[in-house]
Amino acid sequence: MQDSRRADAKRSRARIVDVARACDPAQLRLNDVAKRAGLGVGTVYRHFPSVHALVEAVVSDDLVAYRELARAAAAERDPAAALEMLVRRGLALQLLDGGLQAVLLAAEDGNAEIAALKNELRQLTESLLIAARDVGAVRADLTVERLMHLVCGIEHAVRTSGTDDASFYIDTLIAGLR
Amino acid sequence: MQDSRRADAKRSRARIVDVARACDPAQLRLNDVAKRAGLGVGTVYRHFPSVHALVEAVVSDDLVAYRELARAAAAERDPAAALEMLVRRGLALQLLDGGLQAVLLAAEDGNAEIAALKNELRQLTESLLIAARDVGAVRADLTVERLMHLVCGIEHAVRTSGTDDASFYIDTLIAGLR
Amino acid sequence: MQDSRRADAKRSRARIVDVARACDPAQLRLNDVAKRAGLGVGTVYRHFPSVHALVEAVVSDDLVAYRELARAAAAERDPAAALEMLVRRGLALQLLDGGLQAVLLAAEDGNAEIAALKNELRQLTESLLIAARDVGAVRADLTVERLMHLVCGIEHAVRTSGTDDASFYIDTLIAGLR
Amino acid sequence: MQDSRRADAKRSRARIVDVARACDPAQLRLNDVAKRAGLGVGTVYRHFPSVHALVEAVVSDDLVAYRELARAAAAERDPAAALEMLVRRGLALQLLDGGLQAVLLAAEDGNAEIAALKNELRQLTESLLIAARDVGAVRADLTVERLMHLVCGIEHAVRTSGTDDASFYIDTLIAGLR
DNA sequence: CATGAATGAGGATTCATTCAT
DNA sequence: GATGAATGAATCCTCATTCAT
Repeated sequence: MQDSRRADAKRSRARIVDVARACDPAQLRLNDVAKRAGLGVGTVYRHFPSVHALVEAVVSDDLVAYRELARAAAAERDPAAALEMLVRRGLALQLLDGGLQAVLLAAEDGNAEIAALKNELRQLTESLLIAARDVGAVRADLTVERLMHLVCGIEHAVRTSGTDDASFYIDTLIAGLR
Repeated sequence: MQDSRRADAKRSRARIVDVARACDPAQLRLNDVAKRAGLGVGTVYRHFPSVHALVEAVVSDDLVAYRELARAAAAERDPAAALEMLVRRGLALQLLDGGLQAVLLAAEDGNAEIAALKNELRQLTESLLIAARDVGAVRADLTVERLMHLVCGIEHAVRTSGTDDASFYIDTLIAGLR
Repeated sequence: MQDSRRADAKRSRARIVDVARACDPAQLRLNDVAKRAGLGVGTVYRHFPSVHALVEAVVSDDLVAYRELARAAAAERDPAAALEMLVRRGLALQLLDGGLQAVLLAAEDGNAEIAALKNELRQLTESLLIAARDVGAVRADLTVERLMHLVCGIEHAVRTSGTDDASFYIDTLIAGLR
Repeated sequence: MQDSRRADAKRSRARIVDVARACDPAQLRLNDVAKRAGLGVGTVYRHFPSVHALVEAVVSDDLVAYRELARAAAAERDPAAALEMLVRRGLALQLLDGGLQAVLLAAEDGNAEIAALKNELRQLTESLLIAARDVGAVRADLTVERLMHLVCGIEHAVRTSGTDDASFYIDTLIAGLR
């Protein structure tokens, strides 16, 4: 009984997230999402009390992918190469998913899973970073936070450039990190 | 008569720009500016048909300063050092004036003077860039546009970092350019 | 089976009332009560079809106490003193229980027990009032309804005063009744 | 030029206030008022930033009348009779104008004229009260604030009684004040 | 040129109530 | 009986823009 209800709710939730994923995360309107999803506003608010909560949900899968990236990087032998790989692929991910940056930069997370993902991502990156630093592959004053902001800054550069120049910007970033 | 009219208009314009400069450029409300300036909304609209036009006016002085920076750099002997100087000081300027980035990145300019300033800035930077490239001081694939977007990206990094870390980010950028 | 169902229902009901008692009766939200009680909204609606019905339940105990007060007063020798006592303690009760006034003033009652309580309270007070009037202790034009509205009015005065002045207002009322 | 504009605005303002006056002050909706007045919501918000501001405007004339009442009372010879007159007529005014109580009880006033009116009313009443107290016509512990809350309480009694019993309640109040 | 009143779409949010399971 | 997801009308409020004077 509850199950079918729950199933319905799950479907609604999924529908909302799907609709939201198709929108520009920078201008998500919960009312708009509701209309497009063919649902009542209240339903959307029940599932996601704020725009940020919805963005977190939209971004969730890609954040998992990000974490997987970090795990894979952590398993590599060469920390320098691994870190570079993580930065390159992570940035590529952020470019594909326009909502990631907002979630990554958010000081507070609405969802515990998101918080956990961000935390693990941070931890893994930090370990990698320290290892790379110890090998002298990377600037001594580079921290995880700084790296994150740099990646977001480069994402911003690529986006505002409008061109397909991503690799140039990434290369420049990688070069700057050493 | 006309003179007094013109004088009035000039004073209004100046007042509007002054008030707007004191606001966060990201959330300029023409209505709000009008109220704070003690003027009618219509007056503001007459002088500045859009928010962007007002931002251009607000930013104008700093854009001149930017151009002066570029001129000074162009007069230097060592193109590599001059370019670095331009990037460092330019970025510092952008950090001080939150409206500059929007004007620099705008595809179209409302005001001809702004367009001219941007153009001269671009030309000067390009010459410098070519010279630096010829000396091998800078990546061969670096273009003025790319440089501009990189600087804006780093500005974004500094702003989102919230900290007073500007020099770290700038150093990283400079390092990446080579 | 039925017994356990009934027991469950009873427990739910009690839980709802307990939660509601802890809320400001002026802004009871059935949804909110349900959430705080850890129950479904439907369950709350089953037990209490309207906010007023819930307020009646919340207030029920204090209405019994009110009736006890009236019974005790009716048992007194001196009708004048008894009436004063009833008014004083009744008002004190109303000040403690912010939901009482709405129930007392309601033209229609959702619950039969509430109706019975209100009726008995009214009867007892009326007898007392007539006795006090016969003794000349009270204005000749004072009726039970008028007395009730006066007490509610004084409650309103105390509440809006914000201060701890209750006794002043009650004294003034008592004085006015003679 | 401005004058006709101003005249229009004045007419709009008057229209809004007129419409609002015809509504139950307890449930004024600015949107609703706008619709009924045939005006845009923004226009209403321009004139009255909040419901309370609108209520103040609606009530304004009657607050002036209240002040006149107080002035007239202050000019009387017999302070006791004058105070009684003020209470009786003031209460009658409050019963006619359902918005007065909210304005009288408001801790803060949006409009300076309203504040001035309330202040003068308070001062005049206080002088009268002191004089009446000196003559022994009134309880020694009666203050202006207490009197105001009492009058509002009695207004509440009359309103909830639903009947045309006003004079009974007022008489009771007057009696209680001595 | 200046004015500022008016507009009204747009967006956020809440909550009483229903109903399928 | 219990559940809680869904609904959507209702409310609040903002702001870019127009236009008559």
